[in-house]
Amino acid sequence: MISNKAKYAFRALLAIAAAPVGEAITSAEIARRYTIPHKFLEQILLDLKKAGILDSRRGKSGGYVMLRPADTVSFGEVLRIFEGPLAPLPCLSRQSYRRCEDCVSEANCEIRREFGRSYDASRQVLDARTIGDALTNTPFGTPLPLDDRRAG
Amino acid sequence: MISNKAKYAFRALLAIAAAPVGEAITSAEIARRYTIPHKFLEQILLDLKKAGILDSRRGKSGGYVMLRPADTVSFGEVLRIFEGPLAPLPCLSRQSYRRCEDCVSEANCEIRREFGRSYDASRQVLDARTIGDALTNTPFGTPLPLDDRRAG
DNA sequence: CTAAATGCCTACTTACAAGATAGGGAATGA
DNA sequence: TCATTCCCTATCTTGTAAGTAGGCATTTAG
Repeated sequence: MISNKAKYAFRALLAIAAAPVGEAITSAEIARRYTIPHKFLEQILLDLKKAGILDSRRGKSGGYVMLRPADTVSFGEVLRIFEGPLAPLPCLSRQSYRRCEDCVSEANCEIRREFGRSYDASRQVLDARTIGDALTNTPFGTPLPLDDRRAG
Repeated sequence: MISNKAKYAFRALLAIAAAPVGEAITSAEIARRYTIPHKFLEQILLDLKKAGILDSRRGKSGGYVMLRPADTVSFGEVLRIFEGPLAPLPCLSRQSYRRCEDCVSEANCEIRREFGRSYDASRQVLDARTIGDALTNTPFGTPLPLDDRRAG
């Protein structure tokens, strides 16, 4: 199961990306719409801003807007911000590889091999599908700019 | 990341399944071979026994053997024993479905739709590949008896 | 100019689960 | 009969999720 934090982040991103261009959405509005604890959501939006995904304006008529286009923000990228590496085993993560402590031979590890298959399959979806796709029903398979095809 | 508990379970199952037929492997032997805390491993093996996957003999020359053939025990089944539902969202689990609390419309939920894709992809691997496959390098795609194609 | 609205930042709390550790009971076979 | 093995339950420690809380900083409408 993904964390509430991540799920709230997706709710927020989808709401912000769906807004008319240039129109900022406040954290209070999102919190109200999805019954998310407001202060908790604020932290999440802040994380998304620090990650370079959102931009914000303060004061009256402030709020959040997309910094990058929604179709360059993949589900995998967002998930990694809040959950860390998505790999089922440390030895399968490309971003933060770590050898398993009880590992005898990585090359011959059946567990690694089988979970590698599974991880590949799910990563292929998560890193390919974007917030923009999700909103516009872009058919699955549409390629992404290379920069956004990172692994975790 | 999967839990240590689950990983240890796979180590143990693979070791037991790889042993000559009828030959029991002790928990101590597995613990030693993979540097797994012995008492911790005992609990895990007990869980696998209660799940009907392993059988055991006590006393001298005791140990564990497979109760069911290794090629009927899928990675997904084992994982569910130790991790609970594998679904990334409660509303995607077939075994223990739960509506998301912040859900407005399940049918129109973009998060559910996208994670559904990803989950399908990984489940297809985890529920198809078995301990037996992993040991014998059975090519991916070999079908399983229907009983073992359960979802979580 | 100022006050309300909004985002920004940090500290804290609470509940639960992972990952063991510990101790002993029960069966088995040499 | 006793060493060996599995069986069962309780306890501990640590970390993290999920949220609460309080206040500062910035912007802009009035």
